[in-house]
Amino acid sequence: MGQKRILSPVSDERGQRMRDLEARERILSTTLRMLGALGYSRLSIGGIAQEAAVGKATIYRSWANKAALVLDAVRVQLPEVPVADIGDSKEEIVAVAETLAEIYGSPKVRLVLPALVSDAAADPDLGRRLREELIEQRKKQSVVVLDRAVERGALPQDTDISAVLDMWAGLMLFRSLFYSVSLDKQSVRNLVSATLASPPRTTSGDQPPAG
Amino acid sequence: MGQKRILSPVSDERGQRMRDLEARERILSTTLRMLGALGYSRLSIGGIAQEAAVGKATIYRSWANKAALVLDAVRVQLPEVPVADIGDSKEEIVAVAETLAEIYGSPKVRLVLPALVSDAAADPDLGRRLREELIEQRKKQSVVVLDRAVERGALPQDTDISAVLDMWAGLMLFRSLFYSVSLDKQSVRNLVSATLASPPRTTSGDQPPAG
Amino acid sequence: MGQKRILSPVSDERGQRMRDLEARERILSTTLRMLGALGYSRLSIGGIAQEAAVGKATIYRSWANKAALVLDAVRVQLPEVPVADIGDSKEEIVAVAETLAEIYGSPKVRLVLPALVSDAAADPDLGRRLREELIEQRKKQSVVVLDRAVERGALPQDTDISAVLDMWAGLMLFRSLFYSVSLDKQSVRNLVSATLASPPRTTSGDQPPAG
Amino acid sequence: MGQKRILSPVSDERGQRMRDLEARERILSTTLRMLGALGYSRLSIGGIAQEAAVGKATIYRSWANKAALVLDAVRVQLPEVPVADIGDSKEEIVAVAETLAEIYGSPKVRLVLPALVSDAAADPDLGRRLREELIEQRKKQSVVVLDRAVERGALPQDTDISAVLDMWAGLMLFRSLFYSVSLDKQSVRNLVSATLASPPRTTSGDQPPAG
DNA sequence: AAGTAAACGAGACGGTACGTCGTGTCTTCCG
DNA sequence: CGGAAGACACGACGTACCGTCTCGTTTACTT
Repeated sequence: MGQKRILSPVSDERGQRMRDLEARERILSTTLRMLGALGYSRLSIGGIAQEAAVGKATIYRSWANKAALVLDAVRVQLPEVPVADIGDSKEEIVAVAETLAEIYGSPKVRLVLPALVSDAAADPDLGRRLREELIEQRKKQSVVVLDRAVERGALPQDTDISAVLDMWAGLMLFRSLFYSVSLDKQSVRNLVSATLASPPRTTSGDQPPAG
Repeated sequence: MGQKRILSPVSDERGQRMRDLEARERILSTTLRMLGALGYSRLSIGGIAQEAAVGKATIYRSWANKAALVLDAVRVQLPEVPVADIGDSKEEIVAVAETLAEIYGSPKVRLVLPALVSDAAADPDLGRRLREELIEQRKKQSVVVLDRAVERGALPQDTDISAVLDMWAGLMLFRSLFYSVSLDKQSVRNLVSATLASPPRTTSGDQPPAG
Repeated sequence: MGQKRILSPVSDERGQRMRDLEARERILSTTLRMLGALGYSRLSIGGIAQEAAVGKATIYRSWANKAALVLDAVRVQLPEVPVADIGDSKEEIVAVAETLAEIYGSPKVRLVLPALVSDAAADPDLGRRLREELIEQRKKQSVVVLDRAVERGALPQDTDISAVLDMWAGLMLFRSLFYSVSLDKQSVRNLVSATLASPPRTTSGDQPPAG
Repeated sequence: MGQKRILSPVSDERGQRMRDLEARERILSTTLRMLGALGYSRLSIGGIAQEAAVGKATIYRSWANKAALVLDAVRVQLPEVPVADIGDSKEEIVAVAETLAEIYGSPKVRLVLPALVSDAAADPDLGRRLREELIEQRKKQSVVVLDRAVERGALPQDTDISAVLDMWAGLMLFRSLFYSVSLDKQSVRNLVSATLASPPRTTSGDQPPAG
């Protein structure tokens, strides 16, 4: 049960033996290819096995179910959030938001994420992995940039950074899921500008305009 | 055999005669009950039929598939967005946002929405119904209140109302899906305050604080 | 839509409704055909289902496993033991023995019986059915003829009729299983003659030659 | 489960490898033990390998398949047919028949023989080994005794010795397979007496009582 | 009131996919 | 360097549902 390997190193000193790394790669790439061709629901473990010239047991040996397999296949395809310090917080944040828009607006995520979230309802481990490996990881990187903005005074001390990021991601995901669009660069810039001007804060009470 | 049916036959939304309204009700309520007990994925048409003491064909006669049935079952349970003019736009908007938080944060939506969105990838009609009957309908009501706020000057003329609403809904849904929480009243109030202070706008370029 | 089903529904031996007798017939005949072509071990439920254009569940609905299905398929093919009184016990018995030789020497039985007996080791119900429906039924018919021979004085009163029949069947089966031959008519006649001359008896102690 | 090797592999002083022999013995004895515990069908090569703390390849190196392994394991357990000349043909033959009854009535044979015969249908080599190493070998020994009886005049010159032996073996096997019993000593004696009094013969035509 | 046609419960039907198991071969790694 | 350990491709197993279909049986509308 549970995932057995996360990374695909050449040799795993104490983990499971995976003789044929080639098989693993073939499975993951076949999964991605068929996912694009068939969508998540018509994707089947048996079909992937056949297409990848692999026994079903070989798939089940490494992944507990279709969701875990697809999660692994998609995860490695996502772009990294840029965290480099370029001196200008506004521009750093815009870059972060553009990457988030790219991620949450990508067809792959649109195709896969709802299915995974749905399956996660009956599979707590999948839910945990989704949250930790997909969501939180990107968020942790984004927080680095926003924290720096707070330090620089580009954002108030009591900015609810988590709310800011979830709000942005939420908007992007919402648009992606229900309208099949991703935020264009201008909209991202407007969104960032508006939020920087007056972000949600952690302290209660009415809030004056940021400044 | 005692007399059972009291209600007279009417047409259902597909325009077909539905002799046994009681059966329809039994199907919908059984669906909701089993949905709570089993989750979406373990829910089956056959199981609902058996539990509701109804033939499978009776279900298929009214709904094309599990998703359509569940959509109907859940739709009627959702609260209405309050659009009444109470004189205070801020309070009206907070009431709207609280209702949205209740909807998107409810366990039922959390359980069902990702599955429906997922299924919609292979069923355009389902996607359309999801958007029109679940999303847009609430949004249309919310827009009424926000439009009134613009008229009153509580929001700038070029406020991107759609972005505001999708951003709020996105945040609520995001939190619900990945963290299984719904926004508490204080957070909603903070969110509304921050957004009113500086909402996203449709015009491009840097934006000064709203005022 | 052309009418297809002519036969009325009946109950199968499991007491379940079997709507489509046509399917049942198709399954049984396909089983026999593939049994001849592949042998028992290479026969598979899935293969039969595919070949018979039938769902696997339809087979499992009526038969617990491959053995039960094959038993049913083969059972109905076996010839009846002739029990008619033709006045001459010797000739009646020879006719019985020839039928037994035909049964136990037939390729179908040779192919199937060891497999069924083997499976019966782990399936008591199959063992019971084998004994009752294949073995005992033929034996009961044969006993009629031998009992008549005892009445007529063609066999001694203390003839161990069961031993006689099992000995004959055993010889035929033994030759069939290990040498793939069935007893020819002359050998059957010789066997019967020898046994009639001095059959095994139920009373203990040394036996003088019959006569 | 956690049983590891106790005995260490060593070479004996003559330079012969002990490891192979030890493994071979462990495989055969494990096979017999698990055969009794699980029956033939639930027995698996993988299971035997694990239980015997042996690689599967080590088994396949010596035996082509499960049937061949089991045949070897069982073969060595069977008692020898007594062929010694004790002066009294009747008693010699009874001893032979008792041994045959012991062999064909033993639980081990009952458990294994049908499975082997069944597998032999698709494996001619197995069929040959079954016939030669199990059946014919015992039969050859038995023939020695019966031939001596013919020489002594205890049986007619034209006695169909093969038929006699197959008939006896057939009866014993038949009773074992379908009724799970072995012939008791008295029945064996009765059977031998009856057959000696009038055995099947190779010459055709009606036969007078032997004498 | 009797006749008729639809909708009904029940569930069998042909299928697809599941996740597990056993086969016989092949590879890795340990002693 | 031989062997245990077990990964591998393959394919059968028996189960769960799917969406369609066919049964008889109500039920409600016609005549």
